[in-house]
Amino acid sequence: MEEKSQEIIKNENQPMMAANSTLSDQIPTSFGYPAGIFDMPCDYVEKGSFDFGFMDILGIQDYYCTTTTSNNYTTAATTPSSLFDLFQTPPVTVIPSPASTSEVVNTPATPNSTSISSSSTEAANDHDQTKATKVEQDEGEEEELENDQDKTKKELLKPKKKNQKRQREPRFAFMTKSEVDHLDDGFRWRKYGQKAVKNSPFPRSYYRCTTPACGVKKRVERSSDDPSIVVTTYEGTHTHPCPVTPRGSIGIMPGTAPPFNGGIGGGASSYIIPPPHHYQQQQPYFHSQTPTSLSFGNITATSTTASSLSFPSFDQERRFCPSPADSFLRDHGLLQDMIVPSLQVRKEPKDEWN
DNA sequence: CGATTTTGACCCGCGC
DNA sequence: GCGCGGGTCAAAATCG
Ligand SMILES: [Zn+2]
Repeated sequence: MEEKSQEIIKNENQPMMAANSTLSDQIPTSFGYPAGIFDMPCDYVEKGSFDFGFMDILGIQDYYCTTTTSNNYTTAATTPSSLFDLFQTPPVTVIPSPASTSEVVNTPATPNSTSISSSSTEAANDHDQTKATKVEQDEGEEEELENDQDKTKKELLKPKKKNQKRQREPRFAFMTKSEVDHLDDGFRWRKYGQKAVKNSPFPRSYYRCTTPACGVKKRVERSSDDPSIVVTTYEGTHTHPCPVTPRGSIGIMPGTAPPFNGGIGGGASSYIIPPPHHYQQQQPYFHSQTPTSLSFGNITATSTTASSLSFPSFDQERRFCPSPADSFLRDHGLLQDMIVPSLQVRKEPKDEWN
């Protein structure tokens, strides 16, 4: 199965290779001109509602990253809008769920704040965000095996002690335009489930990092409106460097993290996930589709936004999160896409949050 | 032969 | 209390 998709991609990719190279060149550029990026979103403020709708659909309320990317923490929430523009997708079609929509719409008023808060919503519930974060990572993975007197099934639930609900980990959503779901980000994932999505003909797949002791989860689904858009939501932070280095390439460089760390690190940026390689296809795609947003297309930064939102509690344990760096260095071609600007942006006032 | 995917069953929180 | 929707597990099937 996988082969098939890949093959297909290859076919299309070949012609676009050239384009790819070009893109790399632009990376630096984007870095220098981050301002241009948020410029766009501003224009589309009105459409903001749509994006939110989208978010809602996805069920992602934490960090939302779109291909567009926004450097400004403030704009983070609004950013998504540009994404739609990029795709030129008729936003109207989106938002199947009315009820949620209304709620979402409200969010715009408090753009980034809200989005961020949402992430902590779970924690907020218990008003224990700090603790929560820590727990999730340590205990999250520890599947327990306490009693075995009853049936196996019962134990699976692992009721845990406390009422922490579960899954308080911040999630990051990435929207990518790609034909394949398997975006390789440098980590090994094992699929553990697949479910049909309500308003979408496409199913949602659940993956988990195969590295022992790493409970990072990831879910992938396509947008119902734009089959070409794949939304990947990452949950948790890797506690290890890239397990495998895609052949060649720079591979893992422990020392590399510093630059990123410093830039993003401020809070929690630990979690930066690189985009998939299969991008090749997307990039070219963008070009043809949205000439205007070209810059964006190249950037495809996706993940960057997440970093800006950085969260406090994260750093505590995740300091050793080379993953971001690794990925960055891993492949010039791909990295370029996401790294880009936001890295340096990060948020400053937000820190007070903590 | 081991790792991974497939897939149906099952669990749980939530709204009615 | 029930049904729905989202998420997870685990046994069987596949892949490499
Ligand atoms: Zn991992």
